[in-house]
Formats: sequence, C-alpha cells, structure tokens
Amino acid sequence: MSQTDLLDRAAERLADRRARLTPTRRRLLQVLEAAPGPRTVPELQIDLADIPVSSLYRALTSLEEAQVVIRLRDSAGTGRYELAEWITGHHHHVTCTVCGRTEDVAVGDGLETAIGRLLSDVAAEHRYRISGHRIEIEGVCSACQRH
Amino acid sequence: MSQTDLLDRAAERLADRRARLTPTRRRLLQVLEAAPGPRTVPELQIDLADIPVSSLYRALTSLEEAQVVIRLRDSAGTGRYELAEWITGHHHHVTCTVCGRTEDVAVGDGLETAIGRLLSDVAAEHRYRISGHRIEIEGVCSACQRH
DNA sequence: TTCGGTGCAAAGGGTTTGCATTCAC
DNA sequence: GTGAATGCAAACCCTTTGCACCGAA
Repeated sequence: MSQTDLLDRAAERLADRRARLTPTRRRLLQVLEAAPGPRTVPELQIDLADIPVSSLYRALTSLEEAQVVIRLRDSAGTGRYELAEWITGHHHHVTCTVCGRTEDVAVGDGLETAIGRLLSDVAAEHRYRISGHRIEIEGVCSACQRH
Repeated sequence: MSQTDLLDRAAERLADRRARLTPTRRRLLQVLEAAPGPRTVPELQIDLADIPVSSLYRALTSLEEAQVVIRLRDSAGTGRYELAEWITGHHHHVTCTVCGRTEDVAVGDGLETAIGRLLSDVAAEHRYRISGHRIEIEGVCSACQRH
C-alpha cells in the first residue's frame, strides 16, 4: 500500500468516527510506517520530539479507536504501537528472550486452523464468547544465538 | 503435585541460588497454588495484606529467578504471576475483557502437539531457537454475558 | 459557533530502589 | 559474622486526565 493510500484510508476511518487526520496524526503514521517494528511512545518521541507526550498518547488512542493502529505490550509491560493488520497484513510476533526484539511472523493456514479449533474448544468448555487471541512465540533470535 | 512436594522442590531450586524458602515466599507460593489463574501484585496483596508491596515484588523476583514462578503481562501491561509450568503443567489462558479475570485453559495433547509443531516451523523460518509459546485468549465469561 | 485537537501540568498506578535493620546459617 | 531478606519511604517510568486555548467544519 502506498503512503498516499495509507493516509487516505486512515483519513476515511477517522472520519467515520468524526475525527480528522491532523498533522500530528499524519506524522505519527509516517513514522510508524517507516519503523522496523512496533514502537513505544518514548521511542516515537525521538522522531517526534516537538510533540508533547500527552498529544502522542491521545493521537495514538484516536488512531487505535479508528483501527488504524494497534497497541501491543512488550515483555516490560510497555505499550508498543504498529499499523493495523489491514495495512500490514495478518501476522503474529516472535520475541527474542535475550535482546527483547519483536519480529513479525506470517503464519500458515494449518496453524490458523488449529488455533481456530482451540478457540472453539475453549469457548465451549469455559462458556466464553471469544473476541480475540494473541500468540506469543518465545525464543532466541539468530543474532543472539551467536553470543 | 502435593503442596509439600511443591514447597520442597521450590526450596531446592531456591537453594541452588543460595536463596531460602522464607515465610513470605512460602505464603506466596501457597496463595499462587490456590489461585485459579495468574495474579497481579495488587491482587496478591488482598490475601497477603500484612506483607509490604516491595517485599512481594522482591520475593516474586527471587522465585522467578529460581524458576518457581513466571511473570506474564496482561492486556493492561500489568505483571501477572503464576507457578512455573513444571508445577502446573503446560496450559494457556483465557481472560474476560469485562471483569478482567484470567483462567487457566487445558489443551488436548493432540491439538497442543499440532500447535507446537506449527509454531516451531514458523520460528525455524526466522532462525529462532524456540523456548516456548503462549496463547492468550480474550472474550467475555459466562457470568459477564448475563449482564 | 460548535466540537474536536492540542499543550501544559499534575496526578495515577504499577514497579523498583536506597538504606537501615533483622534474621538465618 | 556474613550474606540474605525485610520494611519503609521515596523515586521511577509509562500513562492518563483536567483544564484552558486554538482551530477546522
């Protein structure tokens, strides 16, 4: 997806919620698009030093409500933001237990099917109405294996 | 595993690290063993009201280093502690998005094996040495569905 | 002119830490 | 006696919020 497309579609989703694609939000999306992985707010502040923290959080909250970005949690409990899956494509994450870096992971149909069965089992046995799931794969990345 | 066994083995693991199974740590393990799912420190304080927060955190850190407990993160980024899997057996979690309660979920061997194999494949593609995986399921529990 | 967005400052909540004290081996 | 464990208070860090002001539809 081109950057123009991304911004246009983000503007649409925001408009659905009577919100606007302001300069702050636009710059935020540009930084997130260029980022190699999910970013924390303190990290975003490096690229957006002139924007107050509270504005960053509020902009991210708006973008999350408009489903343009999603918020993850890293192992330290800090929020990490990335573009939503309709932009980046469906994926999960692997996290290195040594360096803490998180990478995107594309999953096969077989795994998705297995997860689907797990979810319906759980829904039945625990009488839950399932709304979502998160898979965390842990290991040591190739770089850290060499050290 | 009986409670005596649990405490004995915990004592061993602590001893390996020149740490002791003190009354605080013993009570902590008893509360965690009785809990239906991973607990936050604020929750633990309810059952262990006479123990200062800092002592709870330090005891939990020691127990985590001795690999007797593990620390998870819930969707709010808050740490949640539970007994290690060599005590409880491998399992996953389902969390109610309304009341916030987390329950342990047992998964059938067949399904677990299938998921484990698929996750390993995924990780291998990324040159990760896998140490584990966790699936966090979100939904609304039966009690909250009625309200 | 109305309502959303921003900036600033203060507060919130979980978590960590410095330091003195107490305790177990 | 020596290192581990505890208690207390303060500090930390990420995050949220109240309030006043600005700006776009």
